[in-house]
Amino acid sequence: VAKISRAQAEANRAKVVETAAGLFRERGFEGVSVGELMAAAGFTHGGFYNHFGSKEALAAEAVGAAWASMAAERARAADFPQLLDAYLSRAARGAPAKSCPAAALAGEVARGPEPVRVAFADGLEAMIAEVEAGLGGESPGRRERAVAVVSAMVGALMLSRAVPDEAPLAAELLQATRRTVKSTLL
Amino acid sequence: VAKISRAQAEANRAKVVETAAGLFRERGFEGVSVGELMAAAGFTHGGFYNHFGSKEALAAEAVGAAWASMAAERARAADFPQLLDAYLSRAARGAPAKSCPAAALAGEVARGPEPVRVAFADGLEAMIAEVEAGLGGESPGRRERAVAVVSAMVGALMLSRAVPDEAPLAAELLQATRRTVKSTLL
DNA sequence: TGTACATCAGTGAACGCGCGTTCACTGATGTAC
DNA sequence: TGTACATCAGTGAACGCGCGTTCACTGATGTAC
Repeated sequence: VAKISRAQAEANRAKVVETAAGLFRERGFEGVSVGELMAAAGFTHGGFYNHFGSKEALAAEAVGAAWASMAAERARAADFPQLLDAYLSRAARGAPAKSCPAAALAGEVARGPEPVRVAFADGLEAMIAEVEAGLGGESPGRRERAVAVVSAMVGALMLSRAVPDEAPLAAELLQATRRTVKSTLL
Repeated sequence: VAKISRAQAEANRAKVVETAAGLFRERGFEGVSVGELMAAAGFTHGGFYNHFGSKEALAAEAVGAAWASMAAERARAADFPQLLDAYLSRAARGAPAKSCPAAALAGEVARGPEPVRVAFADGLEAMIAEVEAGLGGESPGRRERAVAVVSAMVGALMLSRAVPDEAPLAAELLQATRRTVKSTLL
């Protein structure tokens, strides 16, 4: 209940962005209120506007942060097949807050304001570039295959989450996409 | 402002479901209020609960209706490559209200109630079955490829919409996925 | 076939609630001298 | 180095608003006789 050091304020701001990056992926932008978010980050809601101009402005930053944490996660995979297995795993399906922003937020981003879409596109471009680098084969057409592979990865994870947990299709979407990409697009 | 014939009431109810099938795909479930929906269908909001138990209950029906209209659209294509071109077209990207429910709603469905997820999964199964039938090749592995192809189709359309309209990536996602599916998965 | 009455689809005002945002206030931090 | 004052991150009450849902009311439809 007092002024805080500049370093602390900066850290608090970052904490809110990080918290939002997780919560938004888990429940969507509209599924998380400003009050709920600030409470999850350890603050009261009033201070929100000291750091961000609006909830929308935070959303754009949070999308960037979500992509950054996902890029760090990707760096942990030894090669592309291993990345693919982790991306399309049952664990990833059940932990949206810690996995791909595209699979969690693409639908809402499509109807969102421009800054959010720009932040989203930047992260997606980076993911495509990394997948392309991990793909084998000759240079001509490699970018094209990488774009299609990313589409399949994002689509499969998203659809798997939309289907009831116990539906065979939930697991099949992940496995069929993993196997098909490995056997025909590597 | 009076009682209406049973046939008329039935038609009015269907009109609301059809209107919802379009509006929900365009703006998402949360982006359309009950009042707005009823007005778009030509009624006042109060009558909504004569037909539906809740907004959620309507959502499940609307998802079914959206899949049904999309199945009718699919039937118009002569073969699978033609269907693929129509599905991943610029026109489809710009007309979510008239195109694939999966690409428009998967994200929200993933966080939605069970009946909505079940209706979603039913329509998705039908789409996969149709794509499998349209795919060439031997029976072993054909289902698997169909599941991966549907994932890529839905993912590409969704991602294309999430990216800014003028970004090259918006068109590239559609084209790269069209071409890659045709050249390696048919 | 005609009459009397119950039904119920549609209307529009009203409800309680949670949302994003604003604001007066606080007191330790950061700065000027 | 010490003192006086301005700054501003965080607090919590309050705002206006739109939401999903409820309800008393209406009058033509459908039914019983």
